[in-house]
Amino acid sequence: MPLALQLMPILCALMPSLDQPQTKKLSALSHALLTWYDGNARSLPWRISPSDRRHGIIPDPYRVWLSEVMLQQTTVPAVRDFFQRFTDRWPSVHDLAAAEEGQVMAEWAGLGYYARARNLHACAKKVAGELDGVFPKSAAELQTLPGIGPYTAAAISAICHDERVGVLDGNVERVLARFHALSHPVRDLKPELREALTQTVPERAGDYAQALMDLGATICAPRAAFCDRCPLLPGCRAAKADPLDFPVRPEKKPRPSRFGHVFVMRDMDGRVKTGTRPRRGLLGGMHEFPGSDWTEGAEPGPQFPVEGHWKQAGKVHHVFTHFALTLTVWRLDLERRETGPDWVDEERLGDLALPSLFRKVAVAAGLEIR
DNA sequence: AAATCGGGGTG
DNA sequence: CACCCAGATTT
Repeated sequence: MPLALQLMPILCALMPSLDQPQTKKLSALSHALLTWYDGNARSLPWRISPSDRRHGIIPDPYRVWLSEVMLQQTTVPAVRDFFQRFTDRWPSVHDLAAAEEGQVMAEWAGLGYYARARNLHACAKKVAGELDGVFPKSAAELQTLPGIGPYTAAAISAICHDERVGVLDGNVERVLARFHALSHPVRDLKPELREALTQTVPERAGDYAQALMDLGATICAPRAAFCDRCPLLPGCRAAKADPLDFPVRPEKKPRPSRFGHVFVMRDMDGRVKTGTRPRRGLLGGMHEFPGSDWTEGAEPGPQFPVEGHWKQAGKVHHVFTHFALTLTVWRLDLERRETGPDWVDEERLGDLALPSLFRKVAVAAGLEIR
C-alpha cells in the first residue's frame, strides 16, 4: 500500500473537525454577526429588515414560505421576478389554493425543479383547507407539509417566529465548513452540523439565520472570501489557511450523453402540436413538443410522428448542456389542417407550462415565442 | 446512502 | 466548460 494511503487516516484525524470548543467560539461570535447584519443585510422583497423587525413588524409566513420554496437550489436573481408575479397574482395562501394546478405550473415555468410547483400547490391547499390558512409555527410541524424539508421548515419557523433552530442551507454549510475547517464533505455530517448550529442560535433566531446566509452570499462566497470584512474572522479556522479549500466536495459522477428528436409541428392555421409530460420524472407535468425518447450513447432513429402530411422539414441540431442532451429539432409544416385539444395557437405558446428547454426548442424551430 | 430533479450565473 | 446555488423526494 502506498505510503500516502497509509497516512490518510492519520492525516484525517489530525485535521481540525467539528468539535465542541469551535461551536462555543461561534456561539460567542453570534452577537458580532448580528451587529454586522444590522448594517449589511440584503434588501429582499420577502424580507423584513432588521430595523423593522426590531420595531415589531412580523414577516408574512405565506411570503416567507413561497420565497423559501422558490429559493431551493435557485439563486436570488432567478427568483425575484417569479416571486413578484406569484404574489401579484396570488397575494394569499387562499388565493394560491384556489388556483388551478396547471396555472401554477405555467407560472412556475422557467424556474426549474417542477415537483416544487406541485408540492407548493398541494401545501397551499392543505394549509388553506385544513389549517384555516394559518401555517404551523414549529419547524417540526412545518416539515410534515409537502415540499417542506429540514431546511425550509427551520427557515420559516426561525424567520417568522424566532424559533431557535439551526437553519442550514448551502450558504451556511459553506460558512460552517470554513469556520470549522471541516475535512469531510458536509453531506456526511449534516445532522451533526445542524445540531451544533442550533446550539449557537441566539434570541434573534430569524435574523441570525439570515445573517449567516447573507454572510455566505456576500463575504464568505463560493469563489471568494473577503475575510477582512468578516465578523466571524476571530474564530475561523479556514481563514488561517486558504478558505477556498473548503467545503470539501464529494466526487460527482459525469452524466452520460443523451440524444433525441423533437418535432415542432405547425398546421396551416398557425397551430402547434403540444403534449403533457407524465407527472413524475424529468420536467414532470409540464408541456412539451412530441418527440422520441432521449437515449444514452447514440442517436435514435427519426421516428416521425406523421406520415406524408408534412411538406417541409427544417432540421436543427441543438445542444442543451444542462441535461448533457443533444436534440435534433425538426420543424414540420403540415399541408392538412389539424384539430384537437393539443393543438395550440403559436401566439399562445407563451401561456403554456413550457419549461425553458422547450422554449429553446421552439426558438430553434423558428417559432415566435414570448 | 445515492440518484434524481432545471436553470441561470460566474470565473 | 465546470462549478455552484435559501434542498426535497424517491429509490
